[in-house]
Amino acid sequence: MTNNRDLDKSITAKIAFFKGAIILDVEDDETGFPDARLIDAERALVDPPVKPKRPKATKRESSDSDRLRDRQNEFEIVTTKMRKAAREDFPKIVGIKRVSSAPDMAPKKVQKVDKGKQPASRAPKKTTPPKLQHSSTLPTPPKMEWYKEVGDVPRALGRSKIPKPANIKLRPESQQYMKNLIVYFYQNNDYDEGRRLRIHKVIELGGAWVKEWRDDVTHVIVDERINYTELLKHLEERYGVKQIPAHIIVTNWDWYMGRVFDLKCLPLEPHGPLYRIRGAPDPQVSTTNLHSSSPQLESQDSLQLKPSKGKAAAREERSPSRIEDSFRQEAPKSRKRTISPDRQPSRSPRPDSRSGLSSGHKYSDALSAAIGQAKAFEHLPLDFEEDEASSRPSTSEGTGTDTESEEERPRKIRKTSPMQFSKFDQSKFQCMTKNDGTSTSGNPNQRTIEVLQEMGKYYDMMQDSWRTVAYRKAVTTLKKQTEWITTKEQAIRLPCIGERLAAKIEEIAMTNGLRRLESTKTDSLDENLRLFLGIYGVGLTQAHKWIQQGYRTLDDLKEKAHLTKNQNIGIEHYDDFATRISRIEVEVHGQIVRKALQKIDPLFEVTIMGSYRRGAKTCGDIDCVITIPKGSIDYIRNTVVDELVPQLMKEDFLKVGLATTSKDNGSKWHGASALPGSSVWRRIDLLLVPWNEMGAALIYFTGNDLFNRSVRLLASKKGMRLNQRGLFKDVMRGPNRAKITEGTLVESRSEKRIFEILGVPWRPPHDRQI
DNA sequence: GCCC
DNA sequence: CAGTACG
DNA sequence: GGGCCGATACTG
Repeated sequence: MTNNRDLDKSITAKIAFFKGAIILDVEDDETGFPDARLIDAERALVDPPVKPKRPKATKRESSDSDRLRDRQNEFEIVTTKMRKAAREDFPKIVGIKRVSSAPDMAPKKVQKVDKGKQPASRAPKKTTPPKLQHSSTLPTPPKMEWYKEVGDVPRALGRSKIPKPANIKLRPESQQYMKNLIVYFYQNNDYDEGRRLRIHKVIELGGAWVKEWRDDVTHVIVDERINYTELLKHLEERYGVKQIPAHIIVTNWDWYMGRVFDLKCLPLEPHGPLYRIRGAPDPQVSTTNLHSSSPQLESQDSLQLKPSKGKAAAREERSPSRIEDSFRQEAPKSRKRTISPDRQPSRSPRPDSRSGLSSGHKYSDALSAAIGQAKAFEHLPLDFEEDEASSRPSTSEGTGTDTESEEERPRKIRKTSPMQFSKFDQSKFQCMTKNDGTSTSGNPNQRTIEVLQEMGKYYDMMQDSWRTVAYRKAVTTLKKQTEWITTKEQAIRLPCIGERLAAKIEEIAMTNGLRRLESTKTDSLDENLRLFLGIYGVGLTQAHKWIQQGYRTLDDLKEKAHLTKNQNIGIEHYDDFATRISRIEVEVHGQIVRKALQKIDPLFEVTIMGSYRRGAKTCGDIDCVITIPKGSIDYIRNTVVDELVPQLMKEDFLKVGLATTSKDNGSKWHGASALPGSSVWRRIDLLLVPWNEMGAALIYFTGNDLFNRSVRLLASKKGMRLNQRGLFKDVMRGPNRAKITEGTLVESRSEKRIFEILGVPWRPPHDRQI
């Protein structure tokens, strides 16, 4: 790198400068740590960290346990996506949506969510004991059906993606064999269609279904594959129920309900062995008349009393590959757009400035040098691939190629090719336009952007990734506007802004706020989530487990929770890692790595990437790409692992490794570093890159994430694929773009050429902030 | 959330 | 394998 | 209605 020497010379000066306690003009252009607006560079070297504000760990009252549990329900879905919903006193399902799984995969298996311990639920018993409830005393039709009043309303049958709560027509009273029974299923969600049907049946027959355990449950109906032990484990973990009261009938669907339908009444001996689930204790050993059918009972699950009905459900449960749904709260539909000043518009006078677009950005020396380096790769000939790309498709597209015809695969699998460019509008990809992200200050939509960003953060916290992305995209769009967007009609014309966001934008413009956001702010549970999610090595699954177990503070975790090594570090240096890093300090870290590496082999090159390369004024971490001309990846890896890291550890610059590269084919090293004399640990990532993959690596490690995703999606639409190692073409894909063949490498050395081949205009890193 |  | 992390 | 990045890489 050409800038090595320059930086080298200036490093002492910089450290000196550093110690001069400069206050940088920090702008939180990288979302995430809005609090770290001030970075006192000096403390990075000497002082203990100023604690950044972080979500306060609030003590929760027991009265919140219900809400907690509700949240847990909604969050226990197949993927790691979890959502929040609010449940009212009586069930009112506002909206249900299926959460898609990981994009590229076949449907994932249902994952069991470990519920952890939870206090017994105190579901309000708003009903009198069922026996006293005579539905005949409810002659008035407008009165809510009993099952809705007492229990929960399952979603309607059918595969509708936007499910509605069922409105179940009860059987005539004469056929309500399950009248006034309160049934708890296990598994107890209505995502599974087979189970949902059963729930509906129960309700048709006059029963009620409850989603959560209650003391007044009369029946527990268990899936075929579940045994008694599992049921007990579930009840104890989730509700603290250690023992199922004897009066509660625990049974399996097929035999018990089969008998109900047969007898047209409830079985007289509900605890009989016929209905007992696997592993269940005999409640009355002495009195039970064990028919001679016991041998069968041991393997009840192989018996299908009603195979026709049970089939679908059983299949689904055995190979639970489909994705479950989650409840979520929908934004209020009837948004009253009263211009009433429920929020004082005094907050910030509407910015009238039209300036909007940013002025040209000046690069720092390092950055321009890095760009220069990238440009150094760009002089490569542009000849071969272009022609090939345009001529190739005609051969591979028309008639099936050899490989294709040999496959017995359905025709859906096809080789996509650049021929199909016209099938989509490339200009709609966000990577096609400049996004410098700097036009916020003078943007007339400033306030709107702020609010939407907050909402995006909120959804991020809820791990609603798609909605998060949607909000970020919308913000990006707004940032590019020079006009103040005040109406739905205005907003909806913009890309990535649909009806719902348009309505929100209008509301924000009118009221200077958004009620929905306000409501989320008060939810202090979010603060706990945010706190835990801020720990390195903790994601939503773990965070929720902990919250659900009652942990609220980092100290709680330290004392009680089982922590992985990384999580321990993440907690110990929570504040360190949450503090943003000035560009200057980033440079110094990079320079230390560079110097150490070049001491080993002067040909090594270290480039600082990430938000630093995008010109951010502060960075969340330090991203270094390490490469070397004429050096294999093995050489790089061995040098880094065997020499660089030990050396820097010895010097006490590197503090710890968090995710260290695997020996045979690894490429990244994550850890922590601290400047000499500083106690503040910084997250530092080293990416080990073979020389000829630098272009792809540059794109990847420069980001930002949305930019990368946009480019990668575009590549895949063009029959190519892009990852940190290169751009490949002739990728064969199956349904859902699932990759079938690797494809052949098109380009990996030159960042610019990758863009060219994709038809994406090259832009400097600081314009890649989607 | 948006988009096809 | 799921969870987490990286841009 | 189904997709939304990477057959990413590392941990346990």
